[in-house]
Amino acid sequence: MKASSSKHPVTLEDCRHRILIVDDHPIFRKGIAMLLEHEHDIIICGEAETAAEALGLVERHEFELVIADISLKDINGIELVKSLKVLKPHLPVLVLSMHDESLYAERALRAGARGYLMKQAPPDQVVAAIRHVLSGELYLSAAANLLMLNSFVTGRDSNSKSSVEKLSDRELEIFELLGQGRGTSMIAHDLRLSVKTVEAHRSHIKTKLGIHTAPELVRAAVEWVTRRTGRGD
Amino acid sequence: MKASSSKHPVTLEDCRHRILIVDDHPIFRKGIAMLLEHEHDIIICGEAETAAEALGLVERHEFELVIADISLKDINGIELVKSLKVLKPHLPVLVLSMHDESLYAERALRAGARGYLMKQAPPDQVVAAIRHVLSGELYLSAAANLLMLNSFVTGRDSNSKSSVEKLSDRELEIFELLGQGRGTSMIAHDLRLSVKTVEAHRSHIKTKLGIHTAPELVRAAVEWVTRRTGRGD
DNA sequence: CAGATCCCTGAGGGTTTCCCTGATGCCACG
DNA sequence: CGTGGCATCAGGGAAACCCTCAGGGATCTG
Repeated sequence: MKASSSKHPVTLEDCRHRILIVDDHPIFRKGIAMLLEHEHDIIICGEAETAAEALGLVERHEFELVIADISLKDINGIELVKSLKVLKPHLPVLVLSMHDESLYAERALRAGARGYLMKQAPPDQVVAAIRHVLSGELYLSAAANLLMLNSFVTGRDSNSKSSVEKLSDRELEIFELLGQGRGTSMIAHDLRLSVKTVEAHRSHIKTKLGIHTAPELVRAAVEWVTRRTGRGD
Repeated sequence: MKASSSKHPVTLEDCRHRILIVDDHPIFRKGIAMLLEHEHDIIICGEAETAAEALGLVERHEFELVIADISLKDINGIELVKSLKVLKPHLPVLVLSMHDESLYAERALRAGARGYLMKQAPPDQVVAAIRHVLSGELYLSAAANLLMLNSFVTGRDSNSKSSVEKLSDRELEIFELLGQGRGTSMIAHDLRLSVKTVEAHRSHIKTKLGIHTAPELVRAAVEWVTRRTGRGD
């Protein structure tokens, strides 16, 4: 719970767009700050490392935009977007993720985000995205745009790409935790769910992925996670 | 020391520590830059998105420190460290990764890095790490330090990750099957053993590997198997 | 608008696995 | 001959697994 301060002057905020950054990497938050240093009509007046922290800040202060990462410590960034939508339906959220667009862009928008951008994006694109979202527009990177169009053309969201994409948000979240070696009761505790619910999700995941046994499920999850975060070993 | 005849446009570099940043996230590079903005004896005079780019820059210019990420587009950051060691054996490298220390810290140091730090680390720790490495010292985060000590204490020369080698033949056999997603009863059937025996072996494996839960065991097994079969490291 | 479908959340209850505590031979080492 | 690691199992209580079912909510569809 860090205060909404830093070295930023918080006095003249009336005329500036107030932004909250949610990311568990301090250096990355610094990067965003530097990016917006010379945008004098924009001010970063809040930083949060976890979703819980972010929700607390949003409750107590007024922001015009939230920039959120997908990978947070406590809960999934997608879930954070949903929670924010409940708390402040009109507060726009720009999702910045280091992951590929293909998996999370659509989920983020469905959850209520107003934009999706990869962290690999060049700085001017990031600024552009922020301005777009601030002005009420939607922002998607070129790649994400293409994907959206594709899923419009081909049919509904039922694109059968890697079959992991058939998982619902909740299922994917649990799948990731499984891949990190978390047990059922651990996951239930993390997500504040009943063990029974987690079991049900596991069962659904197995069905969707065509897996028949528990160890196979864990194996699939571990391999998926290491492949996604790996990118090298 | 090579000849200092580089025709660099920067004028005041003689008295400052010249740093090269290698990371495929522009915003993250900005973050580092902002972090060092007020460290007047340090100057960032190079940025690279890929390992190839970084090697090119190192060949053409003189740096006193390279800050490198693990996850790059073209090759692994560890490989970059090795290549840098060949090119400039005395150029220190600080590895900054978003991954847990346990996975890469040891590999990074083995490859010749002079420090390892997670991106989650607070800014002052990052600055401290940079200064340590610049002054010729090694820098490890507390967690990484602990891991190193552990691997010194437990296994002498062989790395602690290969404490898999402490497993007996039978245990290793079962460990491999676990890594293929086989369940306890399946393994018992495969090996024509009692389920109880397999359970005993599992228990012993957990003890030897310092693992406390069943899902963690499966995860370790899966990762070990995929690493063995994936590429011979 | 009514129905269908999916998602999220859980309960009930039977089966399996997990995990700890032994216990039995076997074999090697000092 | 004792000690200790290895491989093989049993018992039993706790936990996880797995299937079925079900209500409430959101979304799509005719």
